[in-house]
Amino acid sequence: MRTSPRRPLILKRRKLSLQDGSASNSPARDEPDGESKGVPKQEHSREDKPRDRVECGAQKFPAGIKIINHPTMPNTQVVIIPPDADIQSIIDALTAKGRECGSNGPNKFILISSGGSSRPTGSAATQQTLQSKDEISTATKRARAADSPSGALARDGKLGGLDNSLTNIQWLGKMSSDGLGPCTVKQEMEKENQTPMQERIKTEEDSIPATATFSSLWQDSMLERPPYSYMAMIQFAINSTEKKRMTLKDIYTWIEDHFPYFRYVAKPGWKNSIRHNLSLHDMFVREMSANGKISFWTIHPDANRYLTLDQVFKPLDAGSPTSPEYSESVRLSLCRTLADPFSFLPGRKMKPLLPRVSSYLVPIQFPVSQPLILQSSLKMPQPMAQGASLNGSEVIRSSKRVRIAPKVSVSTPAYSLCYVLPSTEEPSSFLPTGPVKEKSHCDERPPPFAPSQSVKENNSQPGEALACFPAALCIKEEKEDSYPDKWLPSFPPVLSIKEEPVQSDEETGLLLPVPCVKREKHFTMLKSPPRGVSDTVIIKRRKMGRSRRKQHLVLPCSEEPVLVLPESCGSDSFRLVSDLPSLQETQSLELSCSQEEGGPFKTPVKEMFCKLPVSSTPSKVPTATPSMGSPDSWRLAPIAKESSELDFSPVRTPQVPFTSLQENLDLLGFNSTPLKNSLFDSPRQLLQTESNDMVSGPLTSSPASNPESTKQSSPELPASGLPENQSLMEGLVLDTMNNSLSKILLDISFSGLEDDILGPEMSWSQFIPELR
DNA sequence: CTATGTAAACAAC
DNA sequence: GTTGTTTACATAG
Repeated sequence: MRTSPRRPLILKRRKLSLQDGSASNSPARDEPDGESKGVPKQEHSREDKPRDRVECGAQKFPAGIKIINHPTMPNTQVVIIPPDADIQSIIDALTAKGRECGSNGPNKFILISSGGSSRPTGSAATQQTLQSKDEISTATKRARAADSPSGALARDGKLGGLDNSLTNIQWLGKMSSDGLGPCTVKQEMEKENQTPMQERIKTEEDSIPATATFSSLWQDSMLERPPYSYMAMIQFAINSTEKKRMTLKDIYTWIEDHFPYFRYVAKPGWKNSIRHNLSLHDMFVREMSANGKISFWTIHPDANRYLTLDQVFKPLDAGSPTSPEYSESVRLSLCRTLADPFSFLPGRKMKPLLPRVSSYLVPIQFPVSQPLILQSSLKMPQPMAQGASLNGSEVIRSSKRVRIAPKVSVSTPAYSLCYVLPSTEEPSSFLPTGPVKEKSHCDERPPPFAPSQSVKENNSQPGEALACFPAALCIKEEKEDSYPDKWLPSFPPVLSIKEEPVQSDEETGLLLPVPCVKREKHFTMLKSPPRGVSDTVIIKRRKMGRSRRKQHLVLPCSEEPVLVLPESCGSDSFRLVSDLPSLQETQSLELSCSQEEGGPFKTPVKEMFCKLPVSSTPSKVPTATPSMGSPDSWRLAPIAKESSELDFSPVRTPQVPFTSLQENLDLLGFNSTPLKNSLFDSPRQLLQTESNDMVSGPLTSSPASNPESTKQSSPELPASGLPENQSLMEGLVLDTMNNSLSKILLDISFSGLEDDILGPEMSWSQFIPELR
């Protein structure tokens, strides 16, 4: 798998217990080699013509299900299922079918949901599956063909079976081997950092019957250090609370709970590092409780992207699968997985240092992705496409990969997804076929697309992903200079105040409900005009002198990608935003800030905020004025503002990357960019679909997002409303492996998949009228 | 050089 | 001992 980074999502799942029992199940079956062996892979087998296998067809499938032979893949049938269909039952039926057919029968079934709103089918389906490396690998391989972008997002996120639990998976830690059951590891384990975690983990695993492989993987992955920086984890922790504030102790606890590594493996010194990060980064603001007895750590509103693990993994609300959030979360999960499907595998090593957040987060939004997908189907080479609108080079950049928590993949219990994003950060993780390159590109030019954010490295946030924007947009930040002044030209920079150390003083400054205390030496106030949110905040700033922070101060925003492309089309940018909305949910703000972590933000945040015009977030530089290449520049003012609000969350970004530039463009403005027109149809559909699901929900839901920001997006979304049906976001591929039904592959994605599966020129619609 | 991680010294509770 | 702040140093990119 490794080789194929980009693959769309194909999940292969193993059914543990299908009714049938096919028992065999097994684990054994994994196709170890995946490629080699496995199912006939289609990947590239386009040439092969599908063999007929239809014969097996008759099953007792629920009404509305169509089965057709895959046009290009041998032994593969495409099963078109209605949104509401019960996946489980379908799977069962297929499984049975497969058996019936015997070795001669179709090895794989690709499930495609014809309806936009697919509902989660039963969780059941998901439950059963287990992933094995092999499986994954195989899946990936297949998917791989399709470039990541496409595939990746493809999914609506609605995988029926996914539970929150799945999405919730934090990292690997909680997953139970069975895949479904999340076990809260933490609870079980107590804090002892000292205790050998592995043992414990094992114990748990043991309890679970899951396949050994899986469990081992799981274990390993759990033990590994999460790919998030302390800053990112802190943000996740804080943002996981309603009030967006947390005591130090709770932060420790949260991290331990969510990242077993810290509980069991890490040295005690990690807590010191947490404290260090809290103090170091301006984005973390300490507030005192009303009574002044308890100090809470919060994230400066302007800097807060509202990143949470959940975003990545789980639905914000955890709502029902139907909820937008849910879908998004799912999406994100998928994205992550895609990004680095194998990340969780033991083989992979994390870098000693955590990768920049940016890379990790990367959630992708559907809208974007979808388009991508479509495109892919269209055939545009990603790069190519992009190039059209953008420069090729840029395109590449865009492709930055995001990594998401690798674990995620694992976590997604039921399904394992593979998707590949180009992540720059860790090369290891994928191999991008494509454009993967790095951030460097990004750095310089942020793609205009909103969605993608340029990533600077800085940005890296935990979850964030950085997308690279087309060059135009990107701006770099300046270094510290970036003080508010620069940033916000428009805004008065604020004052910097120094303050006494005393907390009380500090408090006054804070906007937060709670009085924040800052001890810092300097405070700055910002106002964020636009947003209420930002209001004035006092940020603490450290002395510039020595503290690292100061250095960072530069601009929080620099990284944020803003969407924008002023040039190209403002409108587009907006659109993007709109498209992205889903991301917004949580991240909207974040985007603006984008950098929360890394970038300048982080630290800068505090200061930065101030500067920032409020525009939402970030701080960034609103002004389009690039005042110099300020990093912010990319953020267009107008857009930025809004956009920021909208959120550029990393998530979106990622998508962009995946998609070819074209897509991006499309996203930005379908209209505007002709390139895609052809694609549009499908993309739109896709978008719509997603939008429906994702967007609406997320937007609204996301607390963080400013209304304003959201609004923009929202409008469009509606516009997008197309028939959902068409979207095929999901596809499930069931691999019956002849006898063994146990394996199931899910393909979610389309774009990529299409290429892989169907071949470059082909699209499902050709074969499946309904899809059209 | 920057971002990040780590360790440690200190101070205030 | 905990919480915070700072410094210093190391490392990766």
